[in-house]
Amino acid sequence: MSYNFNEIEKKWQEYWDKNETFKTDVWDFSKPKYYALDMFPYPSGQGLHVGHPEGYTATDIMSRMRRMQGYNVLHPMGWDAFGLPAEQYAIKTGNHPSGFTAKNIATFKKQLKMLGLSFDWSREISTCDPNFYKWTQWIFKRLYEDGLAKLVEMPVNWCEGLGCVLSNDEVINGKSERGGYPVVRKNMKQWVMDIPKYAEILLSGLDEVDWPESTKEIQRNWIGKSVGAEVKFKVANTDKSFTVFTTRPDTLFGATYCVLSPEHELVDEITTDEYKKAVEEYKAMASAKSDLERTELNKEKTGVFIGSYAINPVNGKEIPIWISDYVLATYGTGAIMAVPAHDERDFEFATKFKLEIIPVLQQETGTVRENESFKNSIVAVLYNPKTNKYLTINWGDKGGRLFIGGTKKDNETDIDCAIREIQEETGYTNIKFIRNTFPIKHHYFAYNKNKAYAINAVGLLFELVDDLKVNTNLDKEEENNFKVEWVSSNQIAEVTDELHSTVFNNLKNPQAFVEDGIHINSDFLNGLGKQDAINKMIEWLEENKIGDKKVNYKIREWIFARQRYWGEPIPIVYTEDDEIHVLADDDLPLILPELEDYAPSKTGASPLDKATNWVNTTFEGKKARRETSTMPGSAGSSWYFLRYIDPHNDKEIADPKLLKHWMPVDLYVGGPEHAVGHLLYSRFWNNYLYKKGLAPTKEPFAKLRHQGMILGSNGEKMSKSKGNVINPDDMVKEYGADALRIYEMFMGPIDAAKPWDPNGIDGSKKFLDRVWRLFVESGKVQDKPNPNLEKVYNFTVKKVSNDYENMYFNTAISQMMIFINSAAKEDILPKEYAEGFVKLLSPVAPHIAEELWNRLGHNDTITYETWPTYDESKLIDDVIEIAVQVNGKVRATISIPTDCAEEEVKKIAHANSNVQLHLEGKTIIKEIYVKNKIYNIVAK
RNA sequence: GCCGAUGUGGCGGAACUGGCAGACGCACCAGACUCAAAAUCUGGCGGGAAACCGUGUGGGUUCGAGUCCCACCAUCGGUACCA
Repeated sequence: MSYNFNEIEKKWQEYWDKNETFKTDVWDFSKPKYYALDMFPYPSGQGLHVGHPEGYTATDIMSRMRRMQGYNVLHPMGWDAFGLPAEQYAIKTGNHPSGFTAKNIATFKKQLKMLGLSFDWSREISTCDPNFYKWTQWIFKRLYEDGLAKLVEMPVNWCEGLGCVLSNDEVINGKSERGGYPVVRKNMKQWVMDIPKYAEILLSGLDEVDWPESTKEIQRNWIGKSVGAEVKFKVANTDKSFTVFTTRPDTLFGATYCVLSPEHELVDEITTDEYKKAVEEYKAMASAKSDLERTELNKEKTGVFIGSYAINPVNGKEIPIWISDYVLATYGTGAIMAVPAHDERDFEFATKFKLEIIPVLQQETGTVRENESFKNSIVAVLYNPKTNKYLTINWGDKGGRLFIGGTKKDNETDIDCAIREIQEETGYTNIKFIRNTFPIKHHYFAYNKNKAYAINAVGLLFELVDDLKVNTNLDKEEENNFKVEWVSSNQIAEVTDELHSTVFNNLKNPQAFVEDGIHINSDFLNGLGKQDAINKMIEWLEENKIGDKKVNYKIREWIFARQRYWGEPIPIVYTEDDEIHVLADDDLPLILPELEDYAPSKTGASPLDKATNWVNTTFEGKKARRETSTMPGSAGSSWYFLRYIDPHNDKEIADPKLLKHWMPVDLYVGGPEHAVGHLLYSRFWNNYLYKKGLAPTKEPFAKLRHQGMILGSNGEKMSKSKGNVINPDDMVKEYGADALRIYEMFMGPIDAAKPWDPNGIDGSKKFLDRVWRLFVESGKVQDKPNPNLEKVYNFTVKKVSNDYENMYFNTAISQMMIFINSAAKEDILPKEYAEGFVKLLSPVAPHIAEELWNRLGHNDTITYETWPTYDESKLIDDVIEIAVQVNGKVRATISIPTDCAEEEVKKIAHANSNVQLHLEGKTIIKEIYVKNKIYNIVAK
C-alpha cells in the first residue's frame, strides 16, 4: 500500500495557506532571527525546471529546521521580472510584456506552492512593479548625485543582433550571453556605474563572508588587483614624457624598450617623419580589429617602431619606443616599459623584433651552504642535427649523466671556454654556437674536493658541424671515470643534476625568467630578492620624483543602460539648454509608458524614443527630453533582498529598525553562474547604501552556497533539443512533492552537478511509502519503550541535525533511511522515537510529516514544534569491534570492551587463529594500538 | 596559457583530525507470497578459482594512504596579451 500523496499534499498546502503558517512577524525581535533567501527566479515562459526545487528545497529545509529551533524566520520569494526574453516574446507576438510576465508569474507561483515551500507570500515582490522600481530609481538617484552613476563617452560592447549595449559579464568569448550574437567595440555615450571606485572594498569584504572559496576567487580575479608603480619616462630630445605602469619596478634596469598602445595620445606627437606612414598603417589596422578578432588571431605579436627613444630614468639609457596592440589603452596608463628578460609577452615581442634582452634577475639552483668558494662556469650542450642526439658524459655512479661542464679561466669568454672544454673532454672541434642561457647561480658541494661552491653558470648550445675529432686532453684517471655518449632527447631525463637539467630546458625552450631570484646588472638593487628590490626601487622612484607606488584594478565600469523597453526607466531628463537633471523624489516612480512597437533599432536608439508624448516633457519650466535607455536586468536584483524585509513601505526602501534587525541574509542559495554579475553588483549597491547609512551591514550575504546543475540522465545539460528535460510538474503528479524534494536532496552534495536518474525518484517515493506503512499501517507505533532502537534513534537525531546544519542533505536522508530500516525490523516503535523521527523528516518532506504528526495525535501544525534532542550517552556501546592488522593488512575482527586497556586488546588479538597464522615464522617488531579503532602488528 | 574545482563498483554517491573502502539508494540476481504479474518481504551484489588485486596515472612519506607530499593525465567552471 502506498499513501495518497495527492490528497495529503493538497490538504496541508491549503492548511498552511488558510492559517498563514509561514507568515513572519518581522517586528517580533524576541527570538533570534534567521533570514533564508533564494535567488529569485526570472519568470520565463518555460515555467519551473528541476533545478529550481533543488536550491529552494535547501533553503526551505534550513528555514523549517530553524523555526523548530526557535528562530524567527524570514523566508520570502519574488520575481526578477524585467529583462530581455519577455521583450523578445513581445516583439514576436505583439503582446505587451507586462501581460506575458504576469501570466508567467502566476504559473511560477502555482508551481512553487505545489512544492510545499514555506515562503511568506505576503512579502512577494516583483522588480517590474512600480512600487518596487520606484525605489530602484530612488537608489539610482542617490548614486547619480554621489557621482557613482554617470554619463560617459566610452568604447562599449555593442551587440547588433540584440540592438543593445552589454556589460562585460554579459559577453562570453566575444558573443552575447543571450542569443550568442557577435559583439563589437563601439564608442557610445553611456550610463555607467563607477564600480571600480569600490574595488578595494569589494575585495576586502570577501574576507568577511562565508562563501565558497572558488566564488570568492572568481570575484578576486574579476576585480584583478595589482600592486606596482607608475614610472615617468622622458622622450629623448623633446620635452615630452609618458608614464608607464608596472608591477615589477625592480626590473627597471632590464627595460630595453617601451611600448605605447596604438591609441596612446602621445603617439602622433613623437613619431618621427620617417616612421609616420608605418605608424598610421598600424594604427588603422589595430582599430579595425574587433575584440573577437583580437582574441582569435592567436596572439602573434605585431607592432612598429615609431622612431623616438625614451630615457630609462635609472641609468639614462636611450631605449626605442614601439607601438603594439598587446598594450591595451584601457588598462594602466596605456604604456609599458618592456623587460623582455623577465616578462613572457615582452620576451616574445623582443625575440620576434630582435630587441635587446638584458637579464637583471638571476635564477638560483642547488642548496646554499656555508663557506662557499666562487667561480665562473659554463655548461655546454652539443647537439647533432643529423642524428638528433645530444652529447653527454656518463659518470656512472660518480655523478650520473651530465653535459659538459667547466670552469672559466681569466679573460676567457663563455663561448671560448665552452669550445675549449668540449674539445678537451670529447675531442669535437668543428661546432657552431647557437644560443646561451641567462646566468644561473648554482650551489653545490664537490665531494672529491670536499668543498662547497657557489658558481655563476651560463648554459650554451652548440651544433655539431662535422664529426672531426682532435685529441682529447685527459689524464688517465679522468678517462676511466666517464664515458662520452650521444643520447636522444628522451634519455635526457637521466640528467638529474638541477643545474644541468635547468640549463637544458632553458636552451631547448628559451623563455623569460619570471620567478624570484637575485638581482644582477641592477646597481643599487644587486643582491636583493624580488620583493625587497621592488620596495627599494619604489622608495628610490619616490625620492627622485620619477614615480610612485600605484595600484590598478582590472574591473571596469558597469554599463548601466540598455537600449531596451522592458526595464526600469532612468529618471533623468535633458533640458533644452543641454543640462542633465535627475527627477525629484516626489516624481518617482517614473512609470514605464505603454508602447506599440518594442523593436530595437540598428542605430542604437532605444525603443522608448518612439514614445514621443512621454519623451518630450518639461523640467522646471524648461522643455526637456527624457533619457530613453532603461536600466539593466541586474538593477532591481542588486537590492531586492532589502525590500523583502519591509515590502509595502511607501516612505523608504525599508524601515531602518527592521533592516538593522534582519540584515544580513543568513543563508543565500543560488547558482554559481552569478559569481561576477548579480553577486558583485549586489555587494556594490549594499556597500554603497551602507556608506550612506541606508543599509546596516557592509556585506549583504553572510553565507552563500551554490546549488549544482541537475543534468539529464545522459549526463548532459538538459535541453529541449536533446530531449532529456525533466519537468517538475510531471514528477509532482507522479510521485508527489515530498518524493521530489527527498530525491533532489538525496542525489548528492547540494553544490555538485548531478545527472537525473529516472529510477531514483521512485526509490525516494518507496522510502516514504515504507515510512507510511510503518507509522500508519503496521500498528508498531506504541507508547512502549524498545531498547533495541535506543542507539540508532539517538544517533539519527544527532547525525540528521548536524548534517542539516552543514547542508549535507544526502547523508541526512540516508541516516533517516537507516533508522526506518532498523525500526521496520522491530515489533515496537516507541511513540517518542516516532515523533522525533517525524520532526527530523518534516523539513525535507513536510506534507507527509504534517499528516503523520496529525495521526500521532496532534491537531496543530508541526512547523513550530521543538526540534528533537538526543542523549550522547546512548551512543556508546559496551562492546565494539575493531580490526587486527598484520603488516597493515586486516587479518581479523575482534570484539573488545569499549575503552579496553591495550594489554587486554593485545591478548585478544594474539589469541586469534588467523592472526597467529599470519605471524607464523615471523618476528614481531612493533605493535600499534589506536584506541577503539585498530590493532596493528608489524612483523618480519 | 593562467586561476579554480573534480576524478571511488554497472550508476548516484558514503568514508570524522591518515585507521576494516564502497554507508544509503538505484540497477541487477536469487528466494518467499501469487494461477501469473505488479507491489511487498528476505538474501546476495567491486574484480579474481584462489593467493591476492582494487579509490584517474606514476612516484614518495607512514606500522597503515581515497585522505598527506611530488610529478602527470582527464573532465568541468572562470579568464583571455590586465604589464
